Amino acid sequence: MVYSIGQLSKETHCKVPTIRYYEDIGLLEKAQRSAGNQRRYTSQQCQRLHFIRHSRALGFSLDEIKQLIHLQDCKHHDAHQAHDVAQHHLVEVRNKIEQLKQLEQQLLTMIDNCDVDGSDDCLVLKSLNEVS
Amino acid sequence: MVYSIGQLSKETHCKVPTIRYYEDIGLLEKAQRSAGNQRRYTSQQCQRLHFIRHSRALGFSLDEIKQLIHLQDCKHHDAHQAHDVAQHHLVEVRNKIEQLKQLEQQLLTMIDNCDVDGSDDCLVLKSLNEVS
DNA sequence: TATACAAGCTCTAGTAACTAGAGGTTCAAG
DNA sequence: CTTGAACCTCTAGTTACTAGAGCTTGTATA
Repeated sequence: MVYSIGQLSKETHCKVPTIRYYEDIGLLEKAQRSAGNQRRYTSQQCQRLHFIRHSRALGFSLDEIKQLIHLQDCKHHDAHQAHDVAQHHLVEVRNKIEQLKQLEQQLLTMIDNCDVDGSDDCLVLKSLNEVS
Repeated sequence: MVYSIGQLSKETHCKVPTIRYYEDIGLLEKAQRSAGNQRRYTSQQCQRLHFIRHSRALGFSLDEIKQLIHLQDCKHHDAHQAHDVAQHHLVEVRNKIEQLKQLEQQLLTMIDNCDVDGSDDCLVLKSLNEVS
């Protein structure tokens, strides 16, 4: 099976310019070209792009994905290095959730105070003006 | 009270280049200058920068902050437009939390499966290769 | 008052992860 | 053989800053 960039795009739900971008930054290896200089992809490359998109969807950075790809390609590594990358990412996700929950609380307090007040002035601006 | 950019920076915990950047994009009005062309700030401008930093800490985008500032400066607006901006932002924060929680679950499943397996192969890479 | 040096100035470019557009070429169907 | 969708490269824009080069100003101390 050989794919044009458009076919690969449909197959992986990854936009055409994004595929070219991944090639530019060396995340996807350079594609073979047709006689007329158009990119042609193999099933392996399609599989790799699936891997990348799936990882992105899980919030891994392109840098982390580069590491993961390296772990796939290179046999000389501890079995669970990929595990560690994922663990580390999980910690970051959890931190982010905590931060956002605090934010949610602060916003809620701000908005609720204003609702309760009942005056014609909006207290949201006022509370944003207070130094925290 | 008149501040140099460095004093303002300390007062607001906002880095010097960031202050200049805010001026460039029109978020802070252009500062007065000393005879030697250095920026001089008033207490009002200091207050405004506090407002901006507080809003940023709550996750408002610079664009949203521009709106909020406009609401402060312009008398002709409904009392609760700022309220609406905050409400909208709250909804976004909550959506983001939901997304991250789902992510957390998926990562956890991936990592746990690998732990349980007990084999020498890391299943993290395997599961990232599966099309979702 | 001379001097040293911290702090200020402008301008350019880099970060992450793409996206959009211009202007031109190739492929495939009819 | 023609048409038009899909492809090509290259540049620049997005968000919110940050870093660095190369130069100037302000201020504390001798």
